[in-house]
Formats: sequence, structure tokens, C-alpha cells
Amino acid sequence: MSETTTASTQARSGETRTARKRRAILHAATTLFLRDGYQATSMDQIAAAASVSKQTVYKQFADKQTLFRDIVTSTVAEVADPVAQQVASLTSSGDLEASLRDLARRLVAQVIQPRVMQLRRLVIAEAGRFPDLGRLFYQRGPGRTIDALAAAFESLAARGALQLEDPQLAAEHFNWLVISIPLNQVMLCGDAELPDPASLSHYADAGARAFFAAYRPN
Amino acid sequence: MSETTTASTQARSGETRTARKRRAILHAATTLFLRDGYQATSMDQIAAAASVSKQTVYKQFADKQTLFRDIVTSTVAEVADPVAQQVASLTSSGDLEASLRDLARRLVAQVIQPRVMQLRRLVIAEAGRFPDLGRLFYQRGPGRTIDALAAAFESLAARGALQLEDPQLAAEHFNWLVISIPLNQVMLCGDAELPDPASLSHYADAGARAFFAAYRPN
Amino acid sequence: MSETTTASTQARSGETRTARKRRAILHAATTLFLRDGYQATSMDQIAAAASVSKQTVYKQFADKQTLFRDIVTSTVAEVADPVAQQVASLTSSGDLEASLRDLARRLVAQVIQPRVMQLRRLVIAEAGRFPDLGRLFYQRGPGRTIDALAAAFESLAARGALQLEDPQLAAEHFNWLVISIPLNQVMLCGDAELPDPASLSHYADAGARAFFAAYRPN
Amino acid sequence: MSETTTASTQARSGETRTARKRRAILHAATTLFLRDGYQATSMDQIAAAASVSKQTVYKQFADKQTLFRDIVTSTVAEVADPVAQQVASLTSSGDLEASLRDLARRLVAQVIQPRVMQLRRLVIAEAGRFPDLGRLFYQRGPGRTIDALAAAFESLAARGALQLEDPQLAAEHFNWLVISIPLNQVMLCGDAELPDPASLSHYADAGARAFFAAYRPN
DNA sequence: CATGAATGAGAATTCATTCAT
DNA sequence: TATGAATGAATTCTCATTCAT
Repeated sequence: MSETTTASTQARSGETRTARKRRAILHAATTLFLRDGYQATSMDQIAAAASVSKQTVYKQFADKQTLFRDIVTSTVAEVADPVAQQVASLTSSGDLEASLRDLARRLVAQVIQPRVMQLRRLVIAEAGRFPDLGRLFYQRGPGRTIDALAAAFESLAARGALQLEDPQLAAEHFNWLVISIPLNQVMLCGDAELPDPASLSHYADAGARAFFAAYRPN
Repeated sequence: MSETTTASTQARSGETRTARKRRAILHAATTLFLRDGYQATSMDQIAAAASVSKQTVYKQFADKQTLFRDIVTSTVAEVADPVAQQVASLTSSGDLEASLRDLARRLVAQVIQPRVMQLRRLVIAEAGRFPDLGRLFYQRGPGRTIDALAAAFESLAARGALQLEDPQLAAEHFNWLVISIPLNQVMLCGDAELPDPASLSHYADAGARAFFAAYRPN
Repeated sequence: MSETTTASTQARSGETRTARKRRAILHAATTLFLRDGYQATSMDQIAAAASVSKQTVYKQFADKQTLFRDIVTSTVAEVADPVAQQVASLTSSGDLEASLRDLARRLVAQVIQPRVMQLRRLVIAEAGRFPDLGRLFYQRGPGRTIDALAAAFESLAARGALQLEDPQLAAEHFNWLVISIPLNQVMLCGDAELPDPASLSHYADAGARAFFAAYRPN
Repeated sequence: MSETTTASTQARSGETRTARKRRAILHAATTLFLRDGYQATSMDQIAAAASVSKQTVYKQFADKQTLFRDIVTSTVAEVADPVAQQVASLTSSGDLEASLRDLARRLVAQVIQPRVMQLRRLVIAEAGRFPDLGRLFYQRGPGRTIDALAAAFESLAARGALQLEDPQLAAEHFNWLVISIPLNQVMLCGDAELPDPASLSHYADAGARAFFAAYRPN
């Protein structure tokens, strides 16, 4: 007799009312935190945006910090760099430089997403108060990408497709060479400064080309 | 009535009492803003830390935002990359790669300074509420460095010491190749993660080397 | 629908589910009220501690005050001084002073019980808001003991075993002489100050002895 | 040019406005805490009763606990048993029993004061949350009286005016014999039950008499 | 001018109590 | 009947800003 219809917040069948409310809270809080930051977002706003009473929020999340942690953690997981898997497809067969350019484009596209950008800003802004969240973001984001790149580069080097001594270092170089330009621009100058897709591709290509020029065999 | 001057408000030598207080306020506010951020710093704290009444603060600065702008602006100026000038010393004479390494080390040392780091974090955190400050930081910081580098690289390329098409792009590559690794680590993982000087030099050297490998003639 | 009864709410043997829940609520609330006081105990806590929904609590007890009254009343009854009955065993035969000492020890042991102590504190703390409960505690606790003592003392005096004019007054003297020292210590200094059993016996003996010295014949 | 007239809260000459406000806060808070207890008194009420803004309260007292501690501490000092000094006047010359009765009356009068009574209730009610305050009250109140009595009794015993082994114990006995009856009555049954002055004197006399009967020489 | 007080609001969190399911 | 959500207010404490002295 419960949990049917009347649906307001994209009711999913099989979801208890409580779970639905919880999701609404998470949704609202995520939006607000990402947009306005931790301190500028109030629990009142969150409750209102979720169309839920403040009590319900506090029933589900012990306090603001807990809610924040939950949100950042799950958002990190959500936007966790799926590029890592595509790195594996880097093979020595074919045109490696072209493959690197392709990978670079994906990487830039991934990192430049508004969600990811906002999350990065949020995490940097609160690094003082939530140091663990910054580390988490780093490990699941850039860290993971770099690790995957390092593994791929090592195997490419073993096959003579790249020439390098320290795969981890090369991976770092690739990563930042490719994403730093737009990343820092948007980071500091705001989303208004978001470069157009063409520029993004250009940055990606140029980064990949520079990397390959530095690390190609001979 | 003190200040032992000719009854005018403008003391001949030294500073007016007013000016001294203003400086005290700026000093205190800078410390607090950099350490705790904009929102977590209260006007009460600032007044207390400056040993000044709140009214005095409001006499000198219309409101909190104005004070914040003033502080960020002047701190940006204060830490504005002095590396730019040293870039000019890059000549084709002698070992260019060694010169690049040297420059890279200075660049890293500059960027990794706590003051600069805190300012960057602050500016990123408030990018939403003070978009102009982010832009300012970018232009006076990385922007200026990159412009100087671009000019230097162009002249080096003209003399055949480097091979490149787009000096601006090469400058960006050099800059981020050199500073991105420690920058992002500290940015996200907190000052606790600050790499030791040896690592910093290592990152600088490796960045410079990679850059030169990518952009050397032939 | 469980309870395996004749579909009525009144189970034949044992307890109704309702009754069991009621007992659980009373148990939980008693513990919490005694430990934390009236104001510091929330209905939420009570419901949680009783593993019952808040609604169930409100079904059984109109409101917090009612629940509190019920609890204090029943706890008073529960710990109601069983010493009173033992007072009757005071006879003129044998060593009266020894009997008084024995009675004194029982009295101290009774009063110093954590449950009784907490209840006394609770009742004193809320004397302003629930004046009747304080009176109730007094009558069923010290009052009853004193009345019993008065009766016993009167009969002892009639038989010449004690010398006194006002039995009620003598009873009060005995009671407080015996329990006041540890009572006030613990009351004001907290349960941490609880004297060891040896001290308690000592206080009891000394009180009884002083009483007998004051009220013995001739 | 400041601090003259306009006086609202019994302005004392030579008192700064701040000090006057501070006193108003202490006065209001004392009244409310004593009447309603710690938890039932809100900072809003206090500010309102003191005709002062909440900010002013928080400027003077870090938080509610601090204010509470200050108030209890100073109230304890204020009502600190001045009987102690009068105890010294107990001499062996003259009618000792009469002197004891006189002292007893003063003791009862002291203890039964509404202020003292309320303070005792308050301290007992909050013994769990502020254990130090209970101890403080005990030491400065009953403790001090008892110590003074013990000293006096010891000297009286040395001169043969009393017969006792343990002066401290005798002092406790005197103290509680004299004050326990009205103390516990009022404590538990509320100020409504306050015995009339005649009864109080009667209790005092009876207590003193019983004490002397128990501890008189021979 | 500069100090302390005031303002007026808003933050996080909790509570007793009552609907709706 | 019993559960979770809602209500609506209260609590402690803080803030940016402005008077009054």
C-alpha cells in the first residue's frame, strides 16, 4: 500500500520513500555545494531545495560535515576518471603519436567537465578543513590516471615504442602537459573562460605532440 | 594629537597614525584571509588581530568585500612572479638546457612558496564570488611568466637554439611541465604533502629536460 | 497480529505486546531520566532506547510530563524505603544501642543506593516544575522512615528504653544523624565521592551512637 | 563626558558603562538561573532581562557555561557561610548549651535563606554536568562551617566543656542535626513548605540540645 | 576619531508533538 | 497499530554592519 505513485522526485519503482528522500537531499546538496561551496550553503537551503524538512536531512546525515563528506566522496566516485581504462588501449601497433593525441583529447574532455571542475574547486577551497577529501580526489582523479599512464608507458618503453627512464614521471608529464593549460585557465578565470572545443582539441594535440617529441625513441 | 607633527594629518617623515593602522589592518587581514579563507574570517577577528576597533576597519575599507579585494590585489602584486625578469637572462650562449634547468628551479621555488600557494587556493575558492580576482591572479602570475617565456623562446628560436612554431604554446608547456607536479600535489593534498627541496629540484630538472628534449633543434 | 491470542488485545497468559512495549518504554525512560535528568532526555532518545517508535510512546503516555510523572512515581514506589518495616524489630530487649547501629547501617545502605541517590537528585532538580513529585518522594522516603522510627521510639520510650519527649523529633534526629554525612557528600560532590563501605558503616555507627547518647534514659 | 547619569541600572559613580552592563547581565542571569535552572534559562531571556543585546552578553562571557560558572562561583562566595566566624565565639565560659542553641539558630537562618536554598538546588541539579561546582559549594558552604565547628569543638573538648573523640565527626553531627530537618523539607517539598520562624528556632534548639546531650562531659 | 553596544539576521542543531502511510 | 516525515519553534552562537558616546 505504500511506495506507489504520487511520485514527485523521479520515483524509482522499488525504492522506499525514505530512500527517495535521501536521494533528493543528496541531489540538492550536491548541486548547492558544487555551486556555492561548503560554507555558503546552508542546511536550510538544502532542505528547501530537496523539498524536505530539516529534520529529515538531519535524520539521514548526522551533520553538515557528514553530508558534505558523503557528497564529495560519492561525486568523486561518480566522476572518477574513466580515462584510466582507455589508457590500456595504448598499443605499440599503429601510429602511437596519433593514439596519444586521441587519448589526450579524451583526457581533456574528461577533466574540463563542469562537474569535475566544480568538484576540484570545492575540494581545493576546503582542503584546509577537509584535508582527506583533497587527497581522495587526487588519488581517484589525477592519481589514478597517472598510474594507468605509467603502466602503459612502461610497457611501451619495454617494446621500444617510447624511450624513458621513469614511467611515473613520464606519466605525470603527459598528464599535465595535456590538461594544464585549459585546467588552470578555467580554474582561475572562472567557467566563463571555458575554451571552445576546438581550442581544447588543439591543446590536447599540442600536449601529446610535445610529449611524444620528448619521449620518442632515438 | 600625538604623532608630533605640525598639527596636520600628513606627517612629514614616517607615517600618519591612520596610515599605520591601515597597514596593521591589511597585515592582519592578509594573514587571516590567507590562512582561513574569506568566509571563515570575521571582521571581529581582523580588528582584534590588528589591535584596532572595528569602526576603524570600516573607516578604512567600505566593507568586507572591499577589504578582501584590496588584500588580494596587493598580495598578488607582492608575490607577482619575479621570475619573469630572470627569464630574460636566457641566452643561446652556453648550455641552454642547463639554463632552462636553472630557470625551472627558480620557477618551482617561486610557485611553491606558502604565500603563493595560499593565495592561489584563496583565489580559487572565491572564484565564484570574485571572478575578477582569479583573472587578476592569473594575469599577474602564470600569465606574466608565460608571456616572458614566450618572448624568450621566440628569440631563442630565431637564433636556432630552440625549434618551435608557437612560442606562447611552448611557454605554457615549459611552465606547467615544470610546476604542475608539486603544484597539484600540494594544492589538493594540503601543505602537509609539501615535497622536500630535493624532490622539488628533481621535478624542476625533469621538467626542463623533457621540455628541451621536445623543443631542441633537429 | 502476533501474540497468538484470541484476537483480542488482552492476552490471557503473559503480557500483551502493548504491555511489553509499555514496560520497555518505562524501563528506557527511567534509565535516561535518572541518568541525564528531565530536560536533557529527549523523547527521541527514549523511543530509540526502548526500540519503539515515537508514536508508540505518545500512544502510551500523553506527553513527556506524564511519562516523567509516571516514572518518578513508580520509581519512588520501587525504592520506597523498605527499612520502615525493619524498624518494628526494634525492641527493648537486648542491646538497644547495637540494634540502633544495625538499623542505622541498613538505613545508610538504603539511602546511598545509586538508584535512590539519582532519584533524589532528579526530584530536587525538578522541584520547581514538579512540586508534587518532591513531596511524594519525601513522604514515601524519609517521611515514612521517620514515621516508623517515631512509632518505634515512642514505644521504646514508653518502656523506658529511651528518654524523649517528642518521638517525631527524635526520629528526625536519628534519621539525619545517620545518613546526612554521606548523603550530602555524594549529593553535592557527585557519585565520584561515594564513600567506601567501611566509611559508610562508620558513619552509621557514629550516628547511632550519638543518637543513643543523646536519648538514652537517665 | 561619558558615564554620567542617564542611569538606568542603579548606576554607580565611577563605574564604566561596560562594567554596569556586565553587572546587569550577572544580576539578570543569577535571578533566572536560580529560579529556573541552567537548562531552562536561555541566553535570550538573560539578555532581555538585562536589557542588553545578546552580543553584549557573549562579549562578556564566552558562552553559557562560562556565564553559569561565573554566577555560581560568585553566588557561592556571596552566600558563603558567615556563620564560620561566629563559631569562634563559642567559649567554655557561660552556658555552653545556650551558646550552642544560639549558634544553631544562626546556622538554620543562614541555610534556609531562599538564595542559599536555590543555589543548593541548582548545584545539585547540575552536579552531573558541572561536578566542580558542587564540590565548590560543599567546600565553601557546609565544609567551611563544619571545619570551623570542628576547631571550636576540639578546643572546647580540650577545656573539658565537651566530651568527644573525633571533632570533625562531632562537627558534622552538630551541623546536620541542626539544619537537616528544615533543609530536607524545603529541598524536596519546595519553598512553599518553608517552615515559619518559630518552627525553625524550634528545630535549631532541639538540634543543639540533642547534640549537647550526646557530647556533654560525663 | 575610536570604543563598546546594538541591531537584526542567519547559522547549525535539537525538541516535543502530530500527520500520513 | 506503528513507522518515518513533517512541523514549527527554540537554542546556542556568530556575523556584518551601524549607532552613540
